[in-house]
Amino acid sequence: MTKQKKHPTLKEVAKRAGVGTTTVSRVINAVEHVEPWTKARVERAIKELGYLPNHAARVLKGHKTRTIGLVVPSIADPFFSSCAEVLQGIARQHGFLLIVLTTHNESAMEREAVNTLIQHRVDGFVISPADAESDELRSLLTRVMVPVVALDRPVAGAVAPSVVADNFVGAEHATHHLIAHGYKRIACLTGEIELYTIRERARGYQAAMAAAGLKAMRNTSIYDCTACESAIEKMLKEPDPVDAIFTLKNSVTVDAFEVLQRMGVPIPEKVALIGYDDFQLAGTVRPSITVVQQPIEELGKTAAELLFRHLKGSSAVAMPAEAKARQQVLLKTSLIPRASCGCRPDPS
Amino acid sequence: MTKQKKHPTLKEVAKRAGVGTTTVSRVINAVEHVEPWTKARVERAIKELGYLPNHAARVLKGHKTRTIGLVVPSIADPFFSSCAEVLQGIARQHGFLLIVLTTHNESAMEREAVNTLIQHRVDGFVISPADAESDELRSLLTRVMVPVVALDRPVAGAVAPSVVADNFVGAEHATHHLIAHGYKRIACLTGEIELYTIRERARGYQAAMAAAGLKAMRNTSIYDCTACESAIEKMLKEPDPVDAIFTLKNSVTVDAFEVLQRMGVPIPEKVALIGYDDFQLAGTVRPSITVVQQPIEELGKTAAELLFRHLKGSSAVAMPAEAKARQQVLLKTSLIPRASCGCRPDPS
DNA sequence: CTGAAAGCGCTAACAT
DNA sequence: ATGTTAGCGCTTTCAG
Repeated sequence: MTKQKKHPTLKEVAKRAGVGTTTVSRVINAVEHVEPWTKARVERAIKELGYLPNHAARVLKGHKTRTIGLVVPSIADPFFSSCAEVLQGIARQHGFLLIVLTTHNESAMEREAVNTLIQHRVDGFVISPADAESDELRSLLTRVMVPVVALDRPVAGAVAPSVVADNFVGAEHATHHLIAHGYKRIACLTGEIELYTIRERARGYQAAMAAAGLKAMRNTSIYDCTACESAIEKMLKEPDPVDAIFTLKNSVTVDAFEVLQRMGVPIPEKVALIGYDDFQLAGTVRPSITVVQQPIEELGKTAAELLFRHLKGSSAVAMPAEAKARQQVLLKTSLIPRASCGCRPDPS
Repeated sequence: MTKQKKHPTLKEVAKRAGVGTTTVSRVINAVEHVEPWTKARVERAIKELGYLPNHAARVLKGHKTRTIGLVVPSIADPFFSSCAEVLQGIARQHGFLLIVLTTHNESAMEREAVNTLIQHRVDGFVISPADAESDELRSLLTRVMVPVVALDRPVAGAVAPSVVADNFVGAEHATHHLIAHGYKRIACLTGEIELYTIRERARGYQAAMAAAGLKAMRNTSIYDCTACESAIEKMLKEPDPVDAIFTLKNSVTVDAFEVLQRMGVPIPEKVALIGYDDFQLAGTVRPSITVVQQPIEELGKTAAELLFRHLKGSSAVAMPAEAKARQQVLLKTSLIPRASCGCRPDPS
């Protein structure tokens, strides 16, 4: 904790070095030529005063803020924190700063976050929209005047390019995998069906079931462990009980696994399990859990690169604006086969 | 992605509303009284133009940036991302923004990060120092002129208040727990011994062993799973083999667990295990793993609150600067007893 | 209750 | 090669 003195200014540096302000400016920006001797004196003055240029003044002069924003539901979520890490790293490589704002999937907070970023005149930002269909967000984003990239969830109406994983195909593939194993009574468990990603996964599940002529059994109200437990108990008591479960999000996968263990239901002999999203120890628990893995790092990296491509290309554009906005990157997921789907037993 | 038009300015709003700039300023800052009618016209103009005040200009006028920084090794690490989430939330409550910078525990990046924050004139920041003893950091921090709070790791020399968990006592307690169970050949496995937290934990382990008259067996070179495996294999082959393992960091705990499983070593019958840091599924794997749990959220919350207390109290200080700087908050950890230490079998 | 005007720290013409 | 000066958009005396 430290005292409150004022920061030294460029003018003070100039006075101390016995030169004009322009000269100092030239030295710190290393752009035009300055007499070596003058330069040395300026640099000494800078060091002595501990001078660091005032960012706000530069911005006010019409410069870029060299700052980007990240608007995500939560930064504690491993998915988004990994993306944030990647984004921060790439931003730093470009000499940019990262401002992080969380929305908890509430549009009010999201709107506030975007407005805040605009006030701060960020040069661009990455956003995981709470609601892909929101008209409000769409109009906000068209008004925003800086490059925006949607991450993990697209924005309807091609307002911004997006980088998302192929949730539909990922879920379809997983479901099909279960079907190929011979399971017929495959239930799908999830919460947060209002989210784009979950909806896509649910659609993928249903498409695969329909294609196989099987009856889809979807429960989208698994908010917590209790809900998960009662849902599973009920499904096992039915005359024609479930023989496989496909969970659409991490927490539900873990809950389902624990419930099954606690009930003494053998996996995959009695009930098989596949989860969406890989997680630490998914391969360590017994049985190990088969999952759909998302290319998390790649999502973040692609979004960051897309953003910076637009940031850099802003002056000399190669691509027409229309094409830019329509840019949709769809990244493949992969199924990690482990023991819980019946692919293979765990080595004991 | 969107076009590059200029942002409307306060002056433009004033012209459109047919008033002076001062009036507009008063309306947006809602500070002095403005004729309701005038106010209405200004507000309409603001809405029509989509005006948002330029943050840089405000800062230049000598205002606070209402921005704080967070400097941590990594934001992908669950520990730090949880802290970041908490900090971001509290910052938002105060109307502050959060800038996140990562250091990967490299002092060069750390120095760069702090300088960047100063340039941006953040009002204060939270930092997890790469090296608690670094003179460079200490002098940087004394020069910094804004409140700083150290998180998870202190800064030597009382340069800034710190909020850290009691790693020493946490580890001592865990070790003692193992000793109380009757284990005698207790090994301690870890990597990153250069970090303050790890060193403290190692010290705690050694203190407990010494107090019990047992021989400390410390291996601090577990960088990866392979190193872990060979270390464990070696320790089991000895004439007087290890009967318990205390791992000082998350990744090593998981590695050790997997190695033990793979080798078919029964836990805790042949070798007991306690890990430092709780993690998802630690209670779900079989056997469930006993761990030392850190009050992560509380660490973040306390650091944030400490920072904002100083931020708010900067004008009318109640506490002498000396007392502030010396402020060291030490948070208790707790041992979560599960099956791997031999406390109790898992329910099957 | 409202407006005119002076800067905040910096950069970029424009001079020299 | 270097200095002078005019603002960038905003807040804030100080008058009216």
